[in-house]
Amino acid sequence: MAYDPSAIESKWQEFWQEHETFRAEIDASKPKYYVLDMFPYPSGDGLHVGHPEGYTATDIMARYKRMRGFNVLHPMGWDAFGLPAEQYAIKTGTHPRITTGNNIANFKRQIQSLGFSYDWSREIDTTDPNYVKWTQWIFRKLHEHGLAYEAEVAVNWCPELGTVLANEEVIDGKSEVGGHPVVRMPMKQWMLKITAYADRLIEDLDELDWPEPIKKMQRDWIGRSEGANVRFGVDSSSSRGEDVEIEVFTTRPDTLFGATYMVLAPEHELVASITTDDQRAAVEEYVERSARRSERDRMADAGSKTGVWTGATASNPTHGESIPVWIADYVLAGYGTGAIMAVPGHDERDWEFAKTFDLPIVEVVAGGDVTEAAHTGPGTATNSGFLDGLETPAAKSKMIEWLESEGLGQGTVTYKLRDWLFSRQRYWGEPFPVVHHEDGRVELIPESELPLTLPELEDFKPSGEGYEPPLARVKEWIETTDAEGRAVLRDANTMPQWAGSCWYFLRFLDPMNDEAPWSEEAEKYWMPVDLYVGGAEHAVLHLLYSRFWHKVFYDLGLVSTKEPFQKLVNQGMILGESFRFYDDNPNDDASTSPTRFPSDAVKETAEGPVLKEDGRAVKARWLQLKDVTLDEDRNAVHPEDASLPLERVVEKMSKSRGNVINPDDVIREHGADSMRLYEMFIGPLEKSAPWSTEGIQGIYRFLQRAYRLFHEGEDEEERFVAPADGAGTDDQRRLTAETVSGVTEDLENMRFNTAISKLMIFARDITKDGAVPRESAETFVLLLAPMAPHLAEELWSLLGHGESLAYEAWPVADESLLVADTVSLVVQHNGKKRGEIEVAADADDAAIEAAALAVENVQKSLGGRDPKKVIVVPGRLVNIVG
RNA sequence: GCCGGGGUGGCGGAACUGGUAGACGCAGUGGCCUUAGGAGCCACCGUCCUCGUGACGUGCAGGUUCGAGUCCUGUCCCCGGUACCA
Repeated sequence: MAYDPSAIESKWQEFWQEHETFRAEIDASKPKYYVLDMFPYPSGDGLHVGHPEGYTATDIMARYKRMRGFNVLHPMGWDAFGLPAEQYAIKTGTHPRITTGNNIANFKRQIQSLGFSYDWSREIDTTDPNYVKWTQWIFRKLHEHGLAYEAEVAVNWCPELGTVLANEEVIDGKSEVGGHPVVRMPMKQWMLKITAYADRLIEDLDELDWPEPIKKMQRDWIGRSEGANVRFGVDSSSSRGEDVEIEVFTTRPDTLFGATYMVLAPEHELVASITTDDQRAAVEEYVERSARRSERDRMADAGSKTGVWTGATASNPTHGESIPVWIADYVLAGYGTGAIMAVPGHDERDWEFAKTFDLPIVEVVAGGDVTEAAHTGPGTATNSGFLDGLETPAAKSKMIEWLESEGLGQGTVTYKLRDWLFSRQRYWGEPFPVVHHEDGRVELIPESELPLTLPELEDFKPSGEGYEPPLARVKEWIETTDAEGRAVLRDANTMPQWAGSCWYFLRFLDPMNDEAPWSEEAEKYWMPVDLYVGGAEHAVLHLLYSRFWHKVFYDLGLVSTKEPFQKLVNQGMILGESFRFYDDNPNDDASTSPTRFPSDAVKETAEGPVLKEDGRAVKARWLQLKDVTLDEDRNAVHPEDASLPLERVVEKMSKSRGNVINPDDVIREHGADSMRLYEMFIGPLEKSAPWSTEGIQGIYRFLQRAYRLFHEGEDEEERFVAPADGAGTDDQRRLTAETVSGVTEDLENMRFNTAISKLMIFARDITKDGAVPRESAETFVLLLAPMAPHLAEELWSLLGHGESLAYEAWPVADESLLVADTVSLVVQHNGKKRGEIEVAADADDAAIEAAALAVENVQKSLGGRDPKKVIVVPGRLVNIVG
């Protein structure tokens, strides 16, 4: 019971801080290693056990690489702008700066209590004016290079709350807070031209050491598709003699002969002008209905197609036949040209639409049966005039050639990716460093006036007048003058939270720089980030936005690498465990005594859980492991009713489930080293796994055992015992070498769980034949150091070293000890194990074969037959076939 | 639906390129130590039986192979993402 993590851990945390052990400086004589965590938003709830999982992994790598002679940059900071602090301000009047400051202090305390080796001198906070200054400086650069522009874009305006809401604050077309109606309103907004980088954002993924699924998600999000734009002339009878053309985008120009009708998005600008008088009422009703329908509604009946004929027809340019022009909400206004040519024979959606409205279906690609289903795959062109007989790829290019020569269209590339909506109607964000002139001109404010800071507010409630951001109310801030003394207005929008997180990894290189966002020297030395660890929820947006900015910086000569993050690892989620049952008191009525039901008596419905038996509404209840009773079969049952089985559920930690684990509690009880080790031990980093309150016991026992390798006696009698001099017995030397080799390989591959199990085996077996020899003891302490740094430092100092082990050289295994003189081989007959033999490591196949055939069981199994074949797998086994 | 990940003991998980399935840990069982043990140490711990250097066993059904958790075909289930992208 002598191992006392709390004393050891605070001692070493103070030591590291006092000695600035982890301060990183540029040192050209050493290779660098930049290991980065996705910095957190410091929420009011504090750290949960999920955060430290990634942080522990990066810390182990940072400490390991230091011992391997790398100059390691390992910083931490705060992504501190964000909605929760502003919402809290609206509710309580507390300035977001105060809330943010408190939350940062709490996060920092918690993170530091885990003993991570961050260089705290580089701590940054995206809300700090010295940081905001450079975020605004970057916006100036983007604007100067034509990558920032203003456009009218719809926002979620909630008249009741008098504020603009983020998509995530809108649920089912109503505000998350209060359930008030939300309408889409156009508003002038800042946009960033990320689409200009679409191709490079796809291409450069190839060079990155990222998980394939993440790369794929990015490629799909950008959604490059090659095809053609084709112009269809609207028949003059329906366009009142005017020359009206509808341009469509298609990825299958080869199917143009099979276009039997066209569809416009209800929002398409030509809808009103081409609609004929007798169809006008129906079209207008449909347009209005689509506009009213929420995203959710549209999604709900994605299977069934709706639409209305506009009364107009257009001419299919290939054969000149008239085809009807419809409107339907399965065509999206925002993708391609907002209009399609419908080829029902070869597109599933068009096929369904044609079936619904009895439109003609023509086969133009052989290989399917278009009367049964759309044939969407490739095939030979048919019924297609000059394309007949061509395979799909050839038909595509021939059609594009024809369209271009006839002036009817051209080959083109379309992306799903849209430009990035970069303004928010919020207070707690970076103000835009621009002024608006009366004549509508926009001017950047001079660099010397940065940072442009937020005005102080007394009241953070939205103005409620018009759909204006809170800053619009602050007349004395909004109304200002330019250098020539003309009256101008500041921009009332602020930047999104992404702005700060798009470039923070560059500021870490040189956080105190007043002259530039970062110095060329620091950038050249430290970039790119060698290892970036964070949650998969940022797979697309954060990583895509930062890559975009980084490419802009690259083009401007501000950085030397095309990509910011060389290797990316997504950590899994730490899940919570709880035990579920139901009761028939869905309204939490305290006066009734509810009946409890097991999970298998309940089914989920759209309205919530109900009893299978009679459909009564019930409500789920959760119990924690410590509160449940285990019956004799070790099944969890309700503590007050042993006949009620409980369902074990493992899911995301959340307050409502009561399954949240607070790191402070874990550290108090078992120490930071146990917490670190446990998070690494429960499974591979990339995988999600449940936190188990018992499981950490095993880790704690292991650390105690490690401590006891160096101590004897109990309580007051306890004292340090120096290890025996020398290298110990052959077995001890071999075990030590094997541990070094195994742990090293595991750490290189970030397989922390198996590295820990190897250390456990060492601690269990090293004293099997005598006291721990000094060489093994020191090696073990060094191997333990990246993962359990506090205990390792303590033991290292007890072993008589005056300095921190943070920069000690990583142990090297004595290779000669890793090769055994004899090996034990499994002997199989027809693939079934029949015995084992011990042979010299360098025995030849003939000798091995003879030894294997001599095994009594093998002979018995062979039953006198001669073996047909003998397979010898060196170092593994012998398989006798016959 | 589509895309991605995954199904191995009571539980978390090991098993590198096909080569002894279940390392390590939790929980459990037995023993030792002890005034006591919620400490520590040792042993056992997939299923079945005829208790053996026995049979079966990695979601399910097939296949390839001397040999399959690992490769192939089909199929079921779970988790995550996404939502008619022409």
